[in-house]
Amino acid sequence: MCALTPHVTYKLRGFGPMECASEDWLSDLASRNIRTLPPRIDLLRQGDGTGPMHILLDGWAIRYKMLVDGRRQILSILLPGDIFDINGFMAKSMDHSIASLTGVKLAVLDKDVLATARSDYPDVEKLLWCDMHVSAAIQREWSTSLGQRTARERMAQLLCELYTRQTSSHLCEGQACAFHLTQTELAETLGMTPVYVNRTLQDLRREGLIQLENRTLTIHDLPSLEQLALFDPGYLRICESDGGTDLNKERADVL
Amino acid sequence: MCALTPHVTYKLRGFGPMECASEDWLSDLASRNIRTLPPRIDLLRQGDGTGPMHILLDGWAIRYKMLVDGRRQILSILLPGDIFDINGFMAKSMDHSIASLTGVKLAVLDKDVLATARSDYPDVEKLLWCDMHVSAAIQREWSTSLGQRTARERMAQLLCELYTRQTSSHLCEGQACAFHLTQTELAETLGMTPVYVNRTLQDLRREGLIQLENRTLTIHDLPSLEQLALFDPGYLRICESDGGTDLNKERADVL
DNA sequence: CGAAGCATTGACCCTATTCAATTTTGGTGG
DNA sequence: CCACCAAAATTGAATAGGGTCAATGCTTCG
Repeated sequence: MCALTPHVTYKLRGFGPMECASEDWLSDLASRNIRTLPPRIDLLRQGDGTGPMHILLDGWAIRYKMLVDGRRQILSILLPGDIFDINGFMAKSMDHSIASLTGVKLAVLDKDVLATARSDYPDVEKLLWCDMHVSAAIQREWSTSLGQRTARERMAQLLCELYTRQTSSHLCEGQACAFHLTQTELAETLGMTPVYVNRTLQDLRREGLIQLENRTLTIHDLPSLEQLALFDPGYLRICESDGGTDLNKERADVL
Repeated sequence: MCALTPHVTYKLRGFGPMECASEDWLSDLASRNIRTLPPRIDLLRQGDGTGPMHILLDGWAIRYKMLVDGRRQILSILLPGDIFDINGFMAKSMDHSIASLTGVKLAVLDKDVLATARSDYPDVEKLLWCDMHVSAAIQREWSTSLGQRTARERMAQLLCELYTRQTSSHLCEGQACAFHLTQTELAETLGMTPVYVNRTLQDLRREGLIQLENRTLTIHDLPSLEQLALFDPGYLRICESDGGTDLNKERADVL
């Protein structure tokens, strides 16, 4: 019945209105096949065939990819309410893996959810699309981070993003939110070494910007952190009515 | 009528069979609104509202994102046959820009192509999905590159990818293919400085692996280059019958 | 033919890595 | 409840990969 926890609903509603009937339908679907899994195991694996759509109801997970020599890049952080593998079955195999960080509660949905949503619950179809677009935008922002930002900036950007995303899902309490990455995992996310992650975090702490302990992140000075990160939350909002920042020069007005 | 150039068709067919009727339909649609545009202008801009679907019929383009202070990251290289903004109108605004590198020929398609394809030309719908999945996989591979590979490895990986993608579309002649990025653009793609791009390229040339001049890339020793790049082309083939490399340890067999 | 953009080179420097050791934390069993 | 162990965090010192700055040569194209 009530498979969708409140923050999952908050997250989805962030993309637009959802009818009660739609929410009930989705909630019912999600409740039919729920998996509870322990921390730090692979949920889906690089090379496997693709599968159904998943909703992460509770806990944190990651998407990652490994090079043949064992180096690992974390590609996304999946938070409660995040959806993955929408329409994944259209591909034949996974190019990456998904793993739990904490214990997780996972709804495994039928592969025809999208088709049913399309015909019967258009508001749900739209929410699924939005989630997919935002995920892609986050991926692009991370690429930009890895390519252009310094280590300090990347760290600040990631903290801003995770805080902002959790705020949108009503997962924060004041300036504090959960934070379930170890320093080694932070390193694999930010393309740096664990040692340097440690030093960077200490700098940010020493400067009074953040606190990070007991799997809790507290942001003491969000404006300064955002400025340091060159953080423009526009990419998290491309599916809301208002867009990002405009920073352009010339234009093909032909189009 | 024959708006789809042969290599565009080759590329799409790479994802699976396409009926003649479907190809005719798509070709006809594409021919209705074709834009020919000069090199190095923005086609779509960060902050703009979203628009219709596009097929790049001819020429090279890039997807890029800028930080507020002007640093630029190139996120994708769009080659002839590449499709972008499938379903883009579901989002409200662009978080990135698209620009031409060479002169380009661009088909601008109606936003309901996907819907029509779904009902009348399912094989086309599948091809569109496949293109989207492969684009996402490429994006993930690039993130992995930026985070984990050294400068040399990143360079080698990019060259392997562009050569392989062009080969799939029958755009190569033997060991040679087109290459329309300046060293500065390579730098913006690989997250390094133009100076170091130059030095890295010279190393690869000196070692007899490649040649790069007159907008032409020649790969003299593909196996060595692939090995240096840790290149596993699986991510380009997730929509074909055969998957990537398996490199796993333990598994949540619960699922 | 001139100018602007692109490629190339050298010298110096700094950000982030490497390696290695130590401390702290968290979880487990006795 | 404490002892123990493994994983995570922290610290220091040395170093390398890649960045910065600045100058020069080479193309391309109007």
